[in-house]
Amino acid sequence: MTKHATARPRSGAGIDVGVITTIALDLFNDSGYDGTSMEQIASRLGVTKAAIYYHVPGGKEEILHHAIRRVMDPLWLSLQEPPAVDGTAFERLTHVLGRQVELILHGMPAIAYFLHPKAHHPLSSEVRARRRSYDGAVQSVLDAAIAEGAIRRDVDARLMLRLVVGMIYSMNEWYQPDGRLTVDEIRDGVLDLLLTGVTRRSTPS
Amino acid sequence: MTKHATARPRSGAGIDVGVITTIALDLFNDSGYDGTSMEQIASRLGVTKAAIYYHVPGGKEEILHHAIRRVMDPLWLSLQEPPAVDGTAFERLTHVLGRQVELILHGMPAIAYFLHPKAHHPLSSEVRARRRSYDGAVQSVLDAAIAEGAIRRDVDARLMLRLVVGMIYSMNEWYQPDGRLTVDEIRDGVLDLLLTGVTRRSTPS
DNA sequence: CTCTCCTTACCGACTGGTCAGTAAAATCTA
DNA sequence: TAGATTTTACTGACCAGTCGGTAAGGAGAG
Repeated sequence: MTKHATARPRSGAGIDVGVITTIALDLFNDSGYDGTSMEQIASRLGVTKAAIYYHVPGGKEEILHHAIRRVMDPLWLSLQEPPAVDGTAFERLTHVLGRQVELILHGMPAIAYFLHPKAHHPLSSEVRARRRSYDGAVQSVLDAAIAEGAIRRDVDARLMLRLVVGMIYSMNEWYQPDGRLTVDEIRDGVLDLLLTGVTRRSTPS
Repeated sequence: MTKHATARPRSGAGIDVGVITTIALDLFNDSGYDGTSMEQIASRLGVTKAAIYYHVPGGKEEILHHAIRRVMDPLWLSLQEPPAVDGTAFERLTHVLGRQVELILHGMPAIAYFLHPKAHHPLSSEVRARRRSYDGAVQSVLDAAIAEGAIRRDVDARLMLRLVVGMIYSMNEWYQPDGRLTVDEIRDGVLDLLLTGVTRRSTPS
């Protein structure tokens, strides 16, 4: 009567790996990978821990693998969108950074955990590698924008990139979907701040 | 001769709580609070796990408490330094942010872990409370600088603060003391970038 | 009868923490 | 100064609890 007498009826369906990934991602984001137990994931799915191993033989690490792909792939795809490959380097840069803000804000609440390059969980090398090559792509756009003359030369380019993406990723620490500001407002504010700084422009509008 | 055959000689000595804190801070920063075991801490100290409980009866949580104080106190103290209370709001702001950069860079490699407001370890409410009031103090300086006319009004002040401190805190993810750039260079770069943005100034030098 | 999908029941490893016991140093005593 | 006693600082064994993971078997569908 308790709903899990012995086995489950229902037809061919079964637990979808995508659903497992979604739930795991949510829990990872709240409590971290190590802080999330397979039992918690199973509990949210409404099944027993062992049932997960039927669909995900690789266990927790395989779930992490799925979660990483889920999180990182859209970031990669954003690099191939037309505005990310056409136009001036400056235009491409603003597009890529803007998409980065959007992707982090809505859509996936779980980016933060994986992008923290410290900590040595399993697969962390994969995460690091993926992020490194993504950051490398963004760096080359930034470099092009500097060569183009749109971006200042007097601050180290690598430092600049790290600070810029650091600011963007840090939004994960406070953003809540039901907050005061909309995603668009935040994105515009971030880009504006990054481009022109916090000081009041000497030329009045 | 291994120095810890059975018991330790010399009185007064013993394991210093400060040393325990330093080691724990380092491990916490690498693997997180939950990811660090008492045995790891003990191992680095060259003693048994139980020995730690002699000096720190409160166990792991008490060590965390010490670590939090170690990390947060200098940040607090920086708010009381003369340049943080005298001068224009803009000057105070740049001083406070510059000190923040310095404190995060050299001195303590372990700030990052505690400043991540997610995750629910014990004492996390204390961490959050401390950070909230520190951030609140910085926010009021920023607000004053806006009222003063030195900082732009067209970007939400709370968003601005979060982005600014987010950028600064994010340095923990990549900074290494033996890197290419010196602390001073980084601090100047960060402040410059925050104040005037990444775009090239229209007025050439 | 078989195949899919799940549950029950369990294992070994590891966690934070406790406890009795002990060598050496400090202090007290004569 | 020599001996007795107490304190300091620690060890090794151990506990209850939790973890990821596995083996075996049962219920329902075709």
